[in-house]
Amino acid sequence: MSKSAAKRLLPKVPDLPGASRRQQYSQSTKRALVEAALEQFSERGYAATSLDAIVAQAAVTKGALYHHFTGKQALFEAVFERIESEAAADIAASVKGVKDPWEKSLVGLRAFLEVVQQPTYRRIVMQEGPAVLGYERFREQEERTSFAIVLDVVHGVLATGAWELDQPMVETFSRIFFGALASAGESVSGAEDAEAASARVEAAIGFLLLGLRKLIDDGVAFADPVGDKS
Amino acid sequence: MSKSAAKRLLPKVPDLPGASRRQQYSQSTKRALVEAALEQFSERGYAATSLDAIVAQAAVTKGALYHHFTGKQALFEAVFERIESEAAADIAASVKGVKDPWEKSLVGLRAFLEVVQQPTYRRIVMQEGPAVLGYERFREQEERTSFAIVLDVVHGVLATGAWELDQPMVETFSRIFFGALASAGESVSGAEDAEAASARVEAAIGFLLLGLRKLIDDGVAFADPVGDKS
DNA sequence: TCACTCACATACCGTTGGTACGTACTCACA
DNA sequence: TGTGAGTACGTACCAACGGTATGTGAGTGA
Repeated sequence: MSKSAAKRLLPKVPDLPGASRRQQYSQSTKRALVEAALEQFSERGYAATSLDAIVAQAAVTKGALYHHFTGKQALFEAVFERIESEAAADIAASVKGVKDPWEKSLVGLRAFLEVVQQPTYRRIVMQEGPAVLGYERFREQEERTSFAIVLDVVHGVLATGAWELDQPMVETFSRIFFGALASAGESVSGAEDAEAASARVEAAIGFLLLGLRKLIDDGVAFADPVGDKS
Repeated sequence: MSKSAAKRLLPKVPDLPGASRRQQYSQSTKRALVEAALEQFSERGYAATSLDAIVAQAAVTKGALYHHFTGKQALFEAVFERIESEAAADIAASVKGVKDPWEKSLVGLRAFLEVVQQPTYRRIVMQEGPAVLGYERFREQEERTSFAIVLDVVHGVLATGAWELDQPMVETFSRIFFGALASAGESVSGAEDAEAASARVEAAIGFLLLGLRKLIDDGVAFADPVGDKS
């Protein structure tokens, strides 16, 4: 056995023009690790994926992994953040130009149902996410991405009412819709006819939104059990 | 070291009067294993609890564990089923006598919010469940317990409408409400003031149900995008 | 060019889930 | 009341895994 056999295969072309060669190489291996982990985690799941398999696919060793990340969970978190931010960007882009709150909610709903049908998003974010990160960290991540969009949309819808809701009450409504979307999304991606299932979800949530709108348009008051309503 | 030191401490009193002593002892150790696992899993989580810790608390060895269960996951599944069935029984009992579908939904909502505040249920069923069992097996379990109740309640509510919905459409509505309940429940159990959070959730979902009722009472038609409506 | 540092590679460790096998106890049947 | 068989475990062990300590060569700034 020679000193060190066949390592350092040629890295990607420099993608950070302002950085030194060392930094470019470093970023390259880090990206390779995240991509390999993303593939393995989404295929086999977190627990069933070994670090050896990840570093083998990334063509590095565990030394490199532990140089860039503090451990397996941190690597997962990097994967999670990437998937989540991409998905949130997709949804945010779709509702970008829409002005009317009710139409905005429907457009956002469709975009979310699109995202949640991606196997990778489903597995990494919705399935493994809460268990691997712990519910607290999972929620912190979502708070800044997907949930923030839902919060924005729901706030817009509820603001069409004559009465005002305080922040906790808007968040409660958003949590409810967020959970509904998540569960509905899972049922869509798990269905044999995803097209039909997606249409059903859209119709059902649309109907709920219609009911909400009717209450608001008819001037039905919402009784906040906690907040002080002036 | 003597041959076998201090084993076989006196088991529980016979709890299966019709069974033989062997079967009683066997059931006793099996129950001890499930109870120890329940405690450990709900405190430390699935991945962080070792089988050694479980068998130590149950005062048996791994031989006993692998005699009764095929592995760690099967043991978790036993714990899961127990928690789930107890919770479902609680909720089912609360909505038992209620006739009016709308009141039934509100009563069931309160019962579910009660259940979901139990740390054990939250951790075992909602957090670790999907990841450990896999989403498919998780869903199979829920299908027979909690979700079945939601399905029943939602079916009752939707049946007050003039139009009829086919089974997939009712299931879609139920999935949506189930997800909403789950997410809302988590936000309740994670809140610092659980009382206020619970009241908010109840008000919000109650408002959504009120909107649904208004649509139905006003005779607004629901357009099923898939099912053939005669 | 030369010391220094960063980005890894290598070798190793403790713990874990799981297995193979031995053994004490129970129970039907003589 | 023995006695063989089978059950219900206990004991010893293994392979695989996540993680760590340490070595090392290429890249960088002087």
